[in-house]
Amino acid sequence: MSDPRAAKTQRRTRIQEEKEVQILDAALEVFSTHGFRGTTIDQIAEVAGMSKPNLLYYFRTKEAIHRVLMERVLDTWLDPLRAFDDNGNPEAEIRSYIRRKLEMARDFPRESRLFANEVLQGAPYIMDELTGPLKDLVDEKAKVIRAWQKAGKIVKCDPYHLIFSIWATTQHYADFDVQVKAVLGQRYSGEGRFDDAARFLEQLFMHGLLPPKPEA
Amino acid sequence: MSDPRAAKTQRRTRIQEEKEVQILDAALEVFSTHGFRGTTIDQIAEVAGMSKPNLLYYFRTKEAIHRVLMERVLDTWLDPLRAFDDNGNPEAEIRSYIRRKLEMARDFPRESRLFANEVLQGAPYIMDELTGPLKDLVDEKAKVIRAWQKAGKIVKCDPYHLIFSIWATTQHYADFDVQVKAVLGQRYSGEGRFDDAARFLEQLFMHGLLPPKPEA
DNA sequence: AGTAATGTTTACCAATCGGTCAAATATCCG
DNA sequence: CGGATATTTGACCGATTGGTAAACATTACT
Repeated sequence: MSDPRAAKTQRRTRIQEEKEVQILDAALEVFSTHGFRGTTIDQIAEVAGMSKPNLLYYFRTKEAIHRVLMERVLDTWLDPLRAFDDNGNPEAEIRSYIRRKLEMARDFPRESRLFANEVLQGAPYIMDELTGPLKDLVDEKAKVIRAWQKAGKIVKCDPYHLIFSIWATTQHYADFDVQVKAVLGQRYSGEGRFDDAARFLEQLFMHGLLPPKPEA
Repeated sequence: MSDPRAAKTQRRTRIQEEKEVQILDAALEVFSTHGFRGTTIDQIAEVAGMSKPNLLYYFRTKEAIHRVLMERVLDTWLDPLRAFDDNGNPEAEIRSYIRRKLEMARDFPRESRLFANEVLQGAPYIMDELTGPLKDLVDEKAKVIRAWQKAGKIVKCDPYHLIFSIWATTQHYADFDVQVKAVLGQRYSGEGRFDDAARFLEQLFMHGLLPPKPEA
């Protein structure tokens, strides 16, 4: 049994650990910008700094690499939503959820784009995860939000669209980064824009754009 | 000169009109879900209901089809922003901008996904349009927003991020449609969700989530 | 009708794709 | 060291890719 791909109870070698990390990192880079079908094994191999057959020694197929990446992304991508605490203060919870999602867009833009690519293409590989675990989690959090609304802590509005809008605004900074960069031009300064974005989004979600009425 | 692809001052045939429409429509369908590199000419030809060489009689290369589509998308995609009127009432202008963008997401989801795919992949074909015309237009509208803010019509906030957030929230319903569908499940009823989305977004952008203070 | 231009198809090409294989090489361990 | 195991490579395969050439069919126009 000299094939790591057929590993059963077999122990994994140091080299296996390293190479698999290299491959997955390279694959994340390429998949996230070209999508599954637009990515070639040769591309991944080149970025990973190894030959194609060598890469295929660690992952039998292109699908196998993609599958591992998608599983990891899905697993970690929902962490911020899971951390959404119904015992906390609604305002603080929403603020920190926005901040956490924004941090993920900043720290893991490739993962975000991989996910975006997958969903854009009709989510062929993760549809079950969306209609299953994801939906269940969102349903649960929607109930929390509704409870907050009934208690008058936040205004009444559709909790699902609220969650969508947080996803959309935060992931935008990862998925549409080159557009953000192009439009901001000079203003796109290093990491400062994430603070700007965080400040703006928190204000938007808390108070909206209209100035507070002088009370009628 | 029997080649429509080399047409100079030549008039276009009825058949040319029809076939080009068919091809572009089919190509929009395929490109928008698989991206440029993930799309094959055969796929487009099949959806368009013709043979590959026949398709290539009208468009010399895959790039040529893609180029035409991108030009059209770019041209129409900014219409809502261009319609953003600095003479109008700020609140009404922002409301109708949101509504228009949401209508585009509803009526032209494929165009939205084509654009999203392009930007996700680093905007290789439209970078110049982003740093040029798009940036200029956004700069102009940002000034309008700043003027509104100085006049106290809307609260002070970064106008660029405001525009980004409108783009993100509205296009989300086209680009991430399958996710929206998966999460909403039963609630995803025909076209009604766009009304829900419009209602939510207008409320969010106008007033935010926190209930109005009883005035301190 | 006849003919020139336009449109379509069949057969094909070189390049690239995902993936295999056996031989060569490097590493681990007693 | 030596041998077993793990890793790497080059040469290769059939399928698919984007695109072409030329024969064939159809349309448009006088």
